[in-house]
Amino acid sequence: MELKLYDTLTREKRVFAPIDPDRVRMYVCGPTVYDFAHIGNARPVIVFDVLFRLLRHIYGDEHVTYVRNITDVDDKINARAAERGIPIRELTDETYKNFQADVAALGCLPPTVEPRATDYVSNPGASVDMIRLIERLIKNGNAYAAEGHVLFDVPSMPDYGRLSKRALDEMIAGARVEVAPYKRDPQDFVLWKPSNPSEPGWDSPWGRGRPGWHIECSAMSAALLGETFDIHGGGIDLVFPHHENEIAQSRCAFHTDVMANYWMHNGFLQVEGEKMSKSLGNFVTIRELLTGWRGLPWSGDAIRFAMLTAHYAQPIDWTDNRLAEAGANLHTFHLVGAKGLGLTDETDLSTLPEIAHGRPSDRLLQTLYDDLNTPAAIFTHFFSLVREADSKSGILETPARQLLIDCLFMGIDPFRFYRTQMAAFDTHKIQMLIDQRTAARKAKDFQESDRIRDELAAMGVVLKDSKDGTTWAIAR
RNA sequence: GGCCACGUGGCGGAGUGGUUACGCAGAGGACUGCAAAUCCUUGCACCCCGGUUCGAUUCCGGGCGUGGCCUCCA
Repeated sequence: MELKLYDTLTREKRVFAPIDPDRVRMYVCGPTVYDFAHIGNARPVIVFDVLFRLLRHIYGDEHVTYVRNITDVDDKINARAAERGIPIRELTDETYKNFQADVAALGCLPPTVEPRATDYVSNPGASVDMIRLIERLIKNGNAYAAEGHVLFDVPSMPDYGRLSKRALDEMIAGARVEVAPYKRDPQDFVLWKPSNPSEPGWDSPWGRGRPGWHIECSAMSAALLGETFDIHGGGIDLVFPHHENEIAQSRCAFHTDVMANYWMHNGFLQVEGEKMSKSLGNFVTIRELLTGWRGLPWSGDAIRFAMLTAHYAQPIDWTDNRLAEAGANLHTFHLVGAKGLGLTDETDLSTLPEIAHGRPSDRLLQTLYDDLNTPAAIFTHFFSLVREADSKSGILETPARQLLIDCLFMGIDPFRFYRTQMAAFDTHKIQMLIDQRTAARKAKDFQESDRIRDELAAMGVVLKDSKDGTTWAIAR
């Protein structure tokens, strides 16, 4: 079995081979920390977490370095801090902490390193920082200083545009690039720009200023992973200009042929068929989903499950229906696991080593090795285990155990789903109502028993009557 | 206009050169006081036109359609 990944640069699915077989290096563009992360931000975090887990399985936990940066210098941040009347650092610290808590709830492992951009503007302890990188680019003839700015000289790089397959002249035709008087060429982009006294700034050879929008990733990836590394990931919207410019900066600074060997991009997310935007009122944050969305808090496992039912490179339409289906399916998986292994509903799977550290099935690995085919893993593989587990004599232990192992391997925990989702329910009150309904039914007061059933339904509870009594479940 | 991706049953979404994935919804039945609950059964598909082939939903070409990017958005 070989891991194959689609590479945006070469437009082909290739067998993955790390440059250094002993150390796999991956860099993924992280959040700009000025507000709660939305569900679109969650996608790359979840997708590359699955890849991180898979790489750790193949190469060993200690042999994979995953860097996800934190952008904590940005004009949006400055504006938001001013708006709220708080120091920039307070805003970025608070937002960063919220982000970490949110993605942890989504079952994402912390990356190996989460560097902050402000720590790498000037960093004598690192092999390279932004200011030194810009100096190299000027020295190499790929950048020039003008009016307190430093700009990357795009025409100085003959094969600029390979990632997004844009020829230089085509982009000029686009003509929507900002035309500043200090630019030699309209498509030159900013590496450094001056700051006024109210803006954050660092001393540099070009005066007090702050870095441009792309240089941080070139500096931090080089400092933490090296001049050339294995995988660079992010959202597809970053292909141009962000990643194109990163490539230009890094390759010209270090005189390398490639910046990363595999460029992976997740598709865009829409909400209920429309582009997510604040003006359309369909903006969904991770925090809102976790704390209460349409009257019900959602487990991070359900959100993660829903996200992985689409292939990472495909566009995904984020709908309430998709989330509800994910919840219903996790409910099934929980039931199969609990019955098959004789576990109580509230069992913490992380305390069961044979589950938490069990061997993922070859079928799951084979599916994920094919460019992270998570929808096939869920719809084909997981459900086939559910069917295997379902026998006339009850739920079979072996496939039920494998289902839980394989779910956990993908960072999805049906039991954690059950626990966190169940926390939203007042179980005592529900049981009391069920008892009242049972009594009413015995007394043939069906009007009352139906009223209670409706009341429970309004709470998101469905009843299951059987000869042995009534149980309940989370409504779909 | 340029670049890219994608078009599978009511919806979501895999997969395959010839043998109905799966989930939800729908239909029928069982159970039930009744049920939206539970259980069983079940109907429904591969955008269009060419080509390659014994045979294409699957490969190739063209067309049409949808979406994304080209604006410091993941």
